[in-house]
Amino acid sequence: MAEIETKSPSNFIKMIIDEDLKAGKNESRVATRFPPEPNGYLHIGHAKSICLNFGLAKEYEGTCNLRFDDTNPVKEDVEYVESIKEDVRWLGFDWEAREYYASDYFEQLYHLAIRLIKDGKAYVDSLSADEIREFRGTLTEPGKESPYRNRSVEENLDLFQRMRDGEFEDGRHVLRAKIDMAHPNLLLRDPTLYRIRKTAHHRTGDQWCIYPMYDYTHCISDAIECITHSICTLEFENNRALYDWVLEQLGLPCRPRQYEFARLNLNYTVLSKRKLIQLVTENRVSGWDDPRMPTISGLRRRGFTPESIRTFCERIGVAKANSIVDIALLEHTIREDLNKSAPRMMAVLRPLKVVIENYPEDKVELLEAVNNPEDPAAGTRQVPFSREIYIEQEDFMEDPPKKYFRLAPGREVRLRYAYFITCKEVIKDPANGRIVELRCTYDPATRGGDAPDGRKVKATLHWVSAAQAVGAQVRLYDRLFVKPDPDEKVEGKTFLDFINPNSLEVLNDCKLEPALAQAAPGRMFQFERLGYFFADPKECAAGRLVFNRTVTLKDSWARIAQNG
RNA sequence: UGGGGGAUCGUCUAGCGGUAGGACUACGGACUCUGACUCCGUCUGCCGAGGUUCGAAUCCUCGUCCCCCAGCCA
Repeated sequence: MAEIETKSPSNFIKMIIDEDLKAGKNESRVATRFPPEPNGYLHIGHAKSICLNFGLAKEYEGTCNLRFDDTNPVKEDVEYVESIKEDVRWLGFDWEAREYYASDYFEQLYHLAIRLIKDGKAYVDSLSADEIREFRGTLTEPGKESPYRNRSVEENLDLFQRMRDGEFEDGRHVLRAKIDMAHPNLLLRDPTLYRIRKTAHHRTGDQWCIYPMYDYTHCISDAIECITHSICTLEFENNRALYDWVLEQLGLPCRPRQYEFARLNLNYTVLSKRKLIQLVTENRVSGWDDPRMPTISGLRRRGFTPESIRTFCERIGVAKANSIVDIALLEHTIREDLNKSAPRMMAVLRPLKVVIENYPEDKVELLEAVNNPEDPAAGTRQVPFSREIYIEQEDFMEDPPKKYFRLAPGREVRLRYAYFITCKEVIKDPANGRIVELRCTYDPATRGGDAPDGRKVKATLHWVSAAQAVGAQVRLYDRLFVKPDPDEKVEGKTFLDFINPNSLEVLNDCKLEPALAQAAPGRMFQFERLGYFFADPKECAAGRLVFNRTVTLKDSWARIAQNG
């Protein structure tokens, strides 16, 4: 794998780090962390955070920990931690031995909570969830203090111990920080620190029945790991006050700081865990790794490379303004990467038979084709040519518009690496009038693709020799939603109503040049003039070829045809 | 009507008192045995109004609009 670029554009976080370093903070260390909750699969938005956190560590010669924020057993699962590790690794990042879990800190967290209780900074509340909500007040009105707020330290200690011991049912009590029920920041109105959950945890089993909340856990985990810059997304800006409050009460040796950046939004897709889960559980897609999904596993299955995703994350930048990135940029970075590396092949997706009348019946000749014009080292290969070939249906028009310069009756075009051919006759199915075959002639003098007399031809078509062609299934993927913003508010509709009905088209009668018969699962190819295609890692096999279209080539003819 | 944040080309994003730059997109053109790639070129931008200054995207004032917060989710 190529070395990951260490130089990337500046951003406000780097400026903060530069200042910290100049001021000699944190013993000149830079320590970040990527802290996913294992309750879903990672998506392209997480890739932004991963590239940011690991990228910063690399650039400043620091460290980036992988830490699972696993404080809510009812939503989390090992399946997710495994997929997350696989995805981070696949993206090209290495957390070495620094694989941590918030659940590893449960004991420390518990003892720190006892300290808060002893300091009079936390108390056990016995209000119900509904009552707590009522007591919290509103955005404009202060809250009211719980009648349990002034329990004695001894009573709090006793109750908290019994909470841990499993004496109470879920919801019976919670541990709360004692801050200020009138605070304008609602998060500081005595936030919940611990709740009772008699649920087995995917790592700690039934060892615990009380679990710490995010705000309490995250900052302490950062401090335990001596993180210097704790980077999260904008919606946590309000939480920073609580992050700081907890750390200030505890006075731990390390004092991390939280900074927030804008999460990634992409048009024509959704990036919320809830919606992604819904797409999977309602079978709107085939799974988390459906090639239409914006998940890392989906992108991987689609044929995106780690390099292209990293480049994308670098190009979008890091800032504090909410924004929606055009998916065209993602498509650009994958084309850019694959153009350099993908071997070119010829494949006919929607075959139209062409018989070359003046070509000998059983002659088969091998023509030399360039494997990758962008990479001379990729060499050449031999492609068989014969009397009967297939071309793309859309490469022929009986009555072409002015700007169309592919094959048409009486017109001459070039078959790539082969000969010039001229269309002499169109054969139709008498039953329905559909074109079923073309009768053409070739010019033997144009072998290899050039005319000795110097005459030019407007178009070059890809083709496959019929007798040697190998069959394949090709899946044409397109954007999952028809609206740039699937969440746009429309009366009586949800994002599910905007799923693109044509986001997947399966073609079962594709004809590929014989070299593709050996295509190994997981390999990328450019099918000339069509796009980049990925031999499906799970389903492609020697006897049954299956390709996923990653992205089309840019197609200026499509634009002309559409705009008239 | 509380608090916390944010506004720069169509879209992302630089800029840190001294010529508003880059990328993507779009549109022209050159090249071409991929209507690809590449290369040239063009279009469009500082949320608004005042103020400070020789000079303001940047500093000040007042507005406007957008986002986040009332989980025992993260």
